[in-house]
Amino acid sequence: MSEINVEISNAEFEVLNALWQAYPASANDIIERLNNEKEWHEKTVKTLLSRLVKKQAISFEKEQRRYLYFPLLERETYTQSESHSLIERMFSGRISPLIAGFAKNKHLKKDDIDELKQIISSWEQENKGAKHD
Amino acid sequence: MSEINVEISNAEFEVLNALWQAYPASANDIIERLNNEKEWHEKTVKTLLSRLVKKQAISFEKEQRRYLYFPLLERETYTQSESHSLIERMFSGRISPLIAGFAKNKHLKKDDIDELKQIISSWEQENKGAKHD
DNA sequence: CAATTAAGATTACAAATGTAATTCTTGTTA
DNA sequence: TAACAAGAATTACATTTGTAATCTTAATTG
Repeated sequence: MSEINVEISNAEFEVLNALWQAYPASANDIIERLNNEKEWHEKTVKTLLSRLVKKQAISFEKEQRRYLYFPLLERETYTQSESHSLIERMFSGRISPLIAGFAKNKHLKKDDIDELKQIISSWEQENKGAKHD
Repeated sequence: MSEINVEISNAEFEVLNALWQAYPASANDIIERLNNEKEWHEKTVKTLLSRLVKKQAISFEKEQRRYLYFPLLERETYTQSESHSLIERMFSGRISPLIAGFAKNKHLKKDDIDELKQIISSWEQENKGAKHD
């Protein structure tokens, strides 16, 4: 639905990520969640929330004096779009070079391999006998 | 060797990417390569080259009046680092959600699947009998 | 040799970003 | 009710980024 055109900056992403954890959430909720990771001033977080609202990545509804924020941009939509674009730019759209790099750098663990196998199985199920694409 | 600390911006990356295609290369070489893709003014490209030099992502040696640029930052080093960091941020370090997203969005083709299988085989060869990590 | 080019160096300038501080408002408390 | 406190809104300000234009210098040409 809501096609996000604008860029989400790194700092904004951290805030959005904290909101995705659970929402609706007040500014203070977000600030608390981020305090475990970052050392951001509360004013900073509020600025970032405002910018995310302006970019239409999130919205809010008033609950008394405070706002309860919620994402307009879904996490999966965003992460898929970002990873697709990175793979396009870095690897001309192929995923295997990325995975191969992970393998080479020892970032692939047994669990990852198992999950990959699972994905492959599912893909083969859905594409059984098809020779398209 | 050369640990790159600074961020490479999007526009800078395009230039670096063009340089990776073949180097050493003069500013004009890069400008020509980019003209097929982007519609950048030559001054813009030169600015980006300068910034990449300042960031120590590339360097050059003089050949008469002109410079011949070459990367200090290797493509693979950079792409692996970028993809690792994206996966860390977006998927808490796991690769399978990324691949699953690709599968769901029909971005996985037969060739990709074959390559993934190949990677898995190699991994299993190298990790035969080992129960570490 | 003087004028013109063509490289790179320096400067420009608005928008985005990181990181807050200050101001405005309104519910709450003495 | 008057002062305060806690949210949000507005303003701030240096740095980075996108996108060039101008300046300087050295090679080339008439």
